[in-house]
Amino acid sequence: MAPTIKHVAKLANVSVATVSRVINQSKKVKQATRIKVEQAIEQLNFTPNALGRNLSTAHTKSLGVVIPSLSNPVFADAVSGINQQAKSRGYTLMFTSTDYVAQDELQAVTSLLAYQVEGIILTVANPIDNQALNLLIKNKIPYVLIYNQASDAQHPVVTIDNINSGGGVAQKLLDLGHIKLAMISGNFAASDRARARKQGFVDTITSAGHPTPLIIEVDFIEPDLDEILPPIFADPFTAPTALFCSNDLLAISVIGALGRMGLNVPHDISVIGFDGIAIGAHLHPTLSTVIQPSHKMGLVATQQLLDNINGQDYHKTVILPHIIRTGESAGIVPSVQINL
Amino acid sequence: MAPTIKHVAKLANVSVATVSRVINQSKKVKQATRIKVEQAIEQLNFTPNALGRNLSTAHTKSLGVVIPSLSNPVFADAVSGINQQAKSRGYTLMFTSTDYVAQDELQAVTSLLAYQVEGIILTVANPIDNQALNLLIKNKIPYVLIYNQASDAQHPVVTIDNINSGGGVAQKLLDLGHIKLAMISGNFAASDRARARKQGFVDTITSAGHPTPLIIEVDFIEPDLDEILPPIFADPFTAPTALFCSNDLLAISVIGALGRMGLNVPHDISVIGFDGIAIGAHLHPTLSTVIQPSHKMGLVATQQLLDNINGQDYHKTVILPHIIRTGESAGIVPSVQINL
DNA sequence: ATGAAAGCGCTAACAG
DNA sequence: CTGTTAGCGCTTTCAT
Repeated sequence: MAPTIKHVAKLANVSVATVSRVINQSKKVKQATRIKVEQAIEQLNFTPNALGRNLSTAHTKSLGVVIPSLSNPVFADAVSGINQQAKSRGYTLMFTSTDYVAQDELQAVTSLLAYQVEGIILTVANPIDNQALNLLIKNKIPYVLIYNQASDAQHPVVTIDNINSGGGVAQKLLDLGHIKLAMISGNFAASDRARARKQGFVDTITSAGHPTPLIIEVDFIEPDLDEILPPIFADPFTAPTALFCSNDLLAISVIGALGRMGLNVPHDISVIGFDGIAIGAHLHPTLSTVIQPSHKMGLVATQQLLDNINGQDYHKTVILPHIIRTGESAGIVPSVQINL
Repeated sequence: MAPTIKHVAKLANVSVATVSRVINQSKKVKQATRIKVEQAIEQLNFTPNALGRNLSTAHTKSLGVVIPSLSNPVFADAVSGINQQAKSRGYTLMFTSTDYVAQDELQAVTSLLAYQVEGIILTVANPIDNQALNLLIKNKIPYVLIYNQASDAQHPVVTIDNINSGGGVAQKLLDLGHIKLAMISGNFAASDRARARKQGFVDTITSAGHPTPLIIEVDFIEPDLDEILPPIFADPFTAPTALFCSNDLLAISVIGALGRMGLNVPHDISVIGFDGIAIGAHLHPTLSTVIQPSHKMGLVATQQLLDNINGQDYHKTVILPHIIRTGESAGIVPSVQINL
């Protein structure tokens, strides 16, 4: 049995209250007794049981994290930022990934609540009328969304402007002379940001008077691109000359699949991704993409959350700036190139 | 104030014991009372407080995870496997990354112990005489190492054979005709597996009668390769023709830096990485590397740990198979190529 | 400065 | 089948 505060008290010949005071650095303990207690603690190799403390104080110094996947560096980087900030403020993290299963969100949050986390940072499939979020609200547990689209300021969120950035991608492609555009995305149902990016992308294109781009929806986990892509490029007259991918991981796979189809990027077709994962800059061709500040997003979200928890001022909505990185994977439209 | 078991009991006109029985699916409750209680629970929107239960049962259903970094997909994948297995067994995860700061290991484990996790999965800088590990042993907390070198079966570990795989890389390079070899690695002090890989690499080379390869140690977080690499290739007579990188992320950066130096991989120099991160297969050139089954490692480690916790049989040491992937980044030695 | 005791939310004998 | 009660380990008044 692990030693408890009682064992320490007995060994040091003091009351448990005094031991508690020593543990909690209370100033109101005589130097002599403090030393006595510290020696007993040392001797018994005593570590305070946080459960007892937490139950007593109703204050766990822990935060929950719920994200769709760790396999995407974008989320891993955010968790890294969360970890850094939480650690520096003395908070512990309880972590779950849902693997893009929306139903798991509720279960994850329920579990986190049972463990009495003081707040939760999450990315959900869809914040609108979301069960997990409703539960959080009902229980008055502070939370902040990351990555999710900022919807009507309904929820505290730290994110980027997905609509605007999707539009930026479209504009960039149009500027390069592309007209036959397409977007390929993970399940829209599993990602409100993908939907927002699509919206910005499509709106910008149609506003410019061009036809609505082709939208291709694929599975988040294992898209079978070798099956999906060829038909799209079967007819050279309708085949898109540029492809916007809803995330970098997908873009990288797409470039690979196009290669297997004999299509060269960017010579035959341009590809732009989204996320700005570090590795994109090392690829060949280097990946054109929208960089979101993932690490910072996690960091800022944690700051906001902790400020909220501690009753300090915080911003309900934080939109971090994104950067469109011009890589080699997006170039001028093939026909124009030929005319040069 | 969140409702407690007492509130539910009062509303349902039963004792707290009965409520507890309902919550815990005990069969010994009459159908009628069960329904009464469930309605009260529903009505009050009651969620059991795990702290109370945990304190009472001395059983938290939670596991700790301590890894060096989430920025490396290798660890993210392992955590993904851990998460999957833990979730399916009803365990919650408490997570910390140390960012390669060895001193943080002890602090992380101490904190996890305070929260009474039932077991811990970790990757440490050096398992030999490791403070965090000693603490775990002293407190009799089950744990299992992942990635770490299996050292004298001192610690339960799920890993690959780093020495053998390092040797495999050397052999492959020798087979390709390379003789002037070098290894570039993150701080050896922060990674026992890097040391093991080096050992296998060096031993195989010297055993084959070749000179000891050049060993270059760089920072794990931000190696300044543009500074470090050029001098090594200044003299074409001593410059290595093949480079073994201790991990894929490093290998990718190295290939980038070599490119900026005007050196082409694999034409001018071969590069082999280590880890087998998914993206390596999509690079150009595709990355030659040693694939470790990261997801599975996390999965198996969690299985082992839970089996241990639940008093079932488990294997103290599990060596998972690795695969050397032949990618385009490693080719035959330049001089040989010229002679063709 | 220190101790006694109540209580945090829940479980687990033990009765009945 | 259900209720009573004694903790689990710790904090926190309230006395002393």
